[in-house]
Amino acid sequence: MHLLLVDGSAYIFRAYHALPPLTRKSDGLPVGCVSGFCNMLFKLTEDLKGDDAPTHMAVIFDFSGETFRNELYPDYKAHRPPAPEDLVPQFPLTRAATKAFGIPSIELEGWEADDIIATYACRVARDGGRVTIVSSDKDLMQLIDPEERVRMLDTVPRPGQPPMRWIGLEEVRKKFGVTPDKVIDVQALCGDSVDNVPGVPGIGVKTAAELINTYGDLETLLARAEEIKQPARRQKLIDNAELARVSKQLVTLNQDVPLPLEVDALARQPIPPASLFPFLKAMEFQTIVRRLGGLLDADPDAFEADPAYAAAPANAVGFDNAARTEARAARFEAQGRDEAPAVLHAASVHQRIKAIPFNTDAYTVIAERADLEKWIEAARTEGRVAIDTETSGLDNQSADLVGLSLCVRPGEAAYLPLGHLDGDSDMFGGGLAEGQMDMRQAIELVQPLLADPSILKIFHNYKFDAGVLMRYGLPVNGYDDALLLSYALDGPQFNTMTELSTHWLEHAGIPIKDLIGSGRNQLTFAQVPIADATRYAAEDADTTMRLWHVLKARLVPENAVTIYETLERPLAPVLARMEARGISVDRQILARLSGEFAQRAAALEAEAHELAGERFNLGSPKQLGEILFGKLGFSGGTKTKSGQWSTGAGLLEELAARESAPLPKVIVDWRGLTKLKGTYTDALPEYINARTNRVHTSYNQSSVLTGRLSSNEPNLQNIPIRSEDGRKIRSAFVSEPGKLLISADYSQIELRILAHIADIQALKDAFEEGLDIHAMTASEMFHVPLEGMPSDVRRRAKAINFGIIYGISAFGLSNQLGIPRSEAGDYIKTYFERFPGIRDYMEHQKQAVKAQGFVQTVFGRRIQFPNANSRNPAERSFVERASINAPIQGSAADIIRRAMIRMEPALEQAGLAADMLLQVHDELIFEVAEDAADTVIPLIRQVMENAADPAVRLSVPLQVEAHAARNWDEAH
DNA sequence: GCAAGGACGTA
DNA sequence: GTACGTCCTTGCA
Repeated sequence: MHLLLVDGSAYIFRAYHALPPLTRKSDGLPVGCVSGFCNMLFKLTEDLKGDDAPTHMAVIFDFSGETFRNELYPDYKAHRPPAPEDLVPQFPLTRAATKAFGIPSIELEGWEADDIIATYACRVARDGGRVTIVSSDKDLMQLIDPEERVRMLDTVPRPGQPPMRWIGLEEVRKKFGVTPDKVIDVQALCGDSVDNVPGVPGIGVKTAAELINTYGDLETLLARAEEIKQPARRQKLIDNAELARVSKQLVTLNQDVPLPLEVDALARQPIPPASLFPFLKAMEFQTIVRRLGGLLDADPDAFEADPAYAAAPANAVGFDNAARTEARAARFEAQGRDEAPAVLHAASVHQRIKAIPFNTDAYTVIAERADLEKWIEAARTEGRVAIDTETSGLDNQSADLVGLSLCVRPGEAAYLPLGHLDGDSDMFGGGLAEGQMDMRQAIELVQPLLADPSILKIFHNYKFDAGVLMRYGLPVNGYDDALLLSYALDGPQFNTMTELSTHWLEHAGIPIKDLIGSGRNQLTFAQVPIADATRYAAEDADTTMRLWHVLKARLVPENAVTIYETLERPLAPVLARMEARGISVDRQILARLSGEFAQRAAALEAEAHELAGERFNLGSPKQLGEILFGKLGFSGGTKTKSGQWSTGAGLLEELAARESAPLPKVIVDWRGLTKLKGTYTDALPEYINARTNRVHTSYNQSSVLTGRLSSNEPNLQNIPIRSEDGRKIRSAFVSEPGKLLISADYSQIELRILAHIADIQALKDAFEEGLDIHAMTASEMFHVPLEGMPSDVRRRAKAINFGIIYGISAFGLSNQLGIPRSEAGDYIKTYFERFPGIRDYMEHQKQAVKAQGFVQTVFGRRIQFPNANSRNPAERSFVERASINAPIQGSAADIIRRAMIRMEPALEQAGLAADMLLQVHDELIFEVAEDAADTVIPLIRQVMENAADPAVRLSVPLQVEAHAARNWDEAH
């Protein structure tokens, strides 16, 4: 008998560091170790031939949790950092791989893999068999026997070394300086810092080996310790005899573990293709599939990927991700399967975290250097820390840092106050409150922690905190963002910490209003007493940490890894930098325009009062409706759902044309001017930052259903362009002297994406040939030649094209074109006859959203519609239209995100300098040195036009228009 | 002081 | 017909 025992857990850990990281192509699931593990298993079967071929085989894993050694010595393995995040999901997958190879996978609660291995090895050797242990763990070396019936084999590949290495008597002697039977005595003396086995302080391997070789074994040595000549060494041994004895117990492997499977049950089986290939295919290990296909003389093509492990099925069933998680977990449990470990893991993490009570009294204040050092050390030990910054305001480009809270484990959090003011502070400005560290000293201490990419910093809205920290000389490397995790998983349905905490932790948290009040007499956080601030701030860090646990665990089972890791997380620092740069706005231009608009609006207002025969508030739709449809008696008015007269611009335009009355047009013009004045020319200068003299918008990365960004305070994504007055406002956005603005925008990106997704050959050809797409549509629909096409025909086709993207309805199209509903219906019918593929696409999305509650972008972003099956027909129709639009708008949003993420590295690699300042959905604005514009533009275009590659090969070309000028209007 | 509704700026 | 954010008025607390 020859038994081959693979130390599975040790292999995974060593392979993690030795092998390059590898992820599953379609969803980014980390699988490097799984791949290495499969390679190792199949190489063993190949390489161990003839005399070395095993007759029996098993893979042994550690059972997570405590063992008898922790009772013996509570600190055993206490310094082990948690497994890296991308390793965790691979644990269950290696067990599954073992089973797929038809090999018994063994683990046992309360026992380490080493003990199980020792027990099997001991039994087989006792009965005269041979044992090969696949491991290089020094703790197993004690099992090697003088006749080498028990040997070890190291298989973790290392560069420049043979792929396999036998470990026998000679290797043990090199490592420990003794024979295998004395290894535990040596280890008892020298200890092991990795496993936290104490040993005798001050005695290393060399000394230990020397002592054991002199005295024979540990007990003899301890008994005769008095004889040792060196006084220091003698005293250490006498003082630490007990510690040495405990250490020996810790390192001694138990050879009497209750084995779950008898040795006979480990007899080798042929590799079963029916379990192996579905697993390998689900992992997307093409190379291994090919090689094993040849080796096993089986046809891999005959097997499908195992759905239990496969990446995001495009049409999985469920109405929201959380419900889907639970449903899947329940289904697997009911079937008695353990094949969905990641799902079960997520559910159990949620339960575990939710069960930890909140205790705001347990939070501590960091008032001194030593306290802060202690917390930083804890963060380093833990490998991660949740951080929340407290500031004097909500604008992270101007607010002051007031404090930092840290959480290293759920429930364990502290607050570092830095800028709190004392109680007497008034407008003359008192001093800093007592009991706070010096800001500069604190920053110096925290800086290495934040900059160290190996310590994970967890934020809730990284972009806000990183923006503040950056201004204090604290760059952040290595971060996660609970808010973005939530967005990648659930879209914008939870968008504040309170919402997330209430939903996932069933805990609302302290409302900020309780501390600073609201309205006129609102305080800043700097005025909050430190004790109150501690409860609030530390709770936020604690909540962030808890949410991170819950949400991060869902990423793999809910197939959101790729969206989070390739689109959300990398974009956040890009946006942070764009926000920090801001854009220059010309105050004078805006001031001049404000004056001009005010005059013209006043004139229109006077005219309106004249025409109405009375003074009224033109800004009040209510008063206006009563004048138009009451006093003046215009007909054709419609009511809004609250019973008021509708006075929208479309309706007023129509009224002006039909009644040839001047008032409605005056109102429309007045509204246009006051809108421009109020929202732009008056408001924008207020946003110019005193420190930078520029306007800094704030992008919301997690608020839009389709994956777009939104912009606020101020919104720089709705700067006017359509009217002449509007463009004057746009021209106030300028470059610095000596620089230029570049505007680069995708041409017709949504129609191109529609052509790709719906696979419409005629549209694809038109884009390929660079035709005018609206004219082409008109020509196809109305049989009008392209040459000399009337502009009105093209306008109608354009409206239809846009209508298609928005989920067309006859009602909407008739409104847009001002034609009867029936005529609009005919247009749509004609369109579908000409492009039946579009109708198929629309039907498919409608069916998909009803069946599964979401639709997807081409990159796999899911857009949820919880009320897709509403009883309300209007609501249902709305969801249908939105589900048609969402994959188109969302795919375009994903593409420009990819372009933004790649832009800065691409510029740097090309040795070009250009600052990306703004994003407006299909447009990027840069600021560049005047003489660099011509060289930068081609690179910008190249990055944008290829942004979908290689994840998605679009079947239509993307086209980007880019221009440089001194202001935004001329650059566009 | 705050929320809802209406209107309108953008893609 | 899709997706947003902001300003203003109105009505209620």
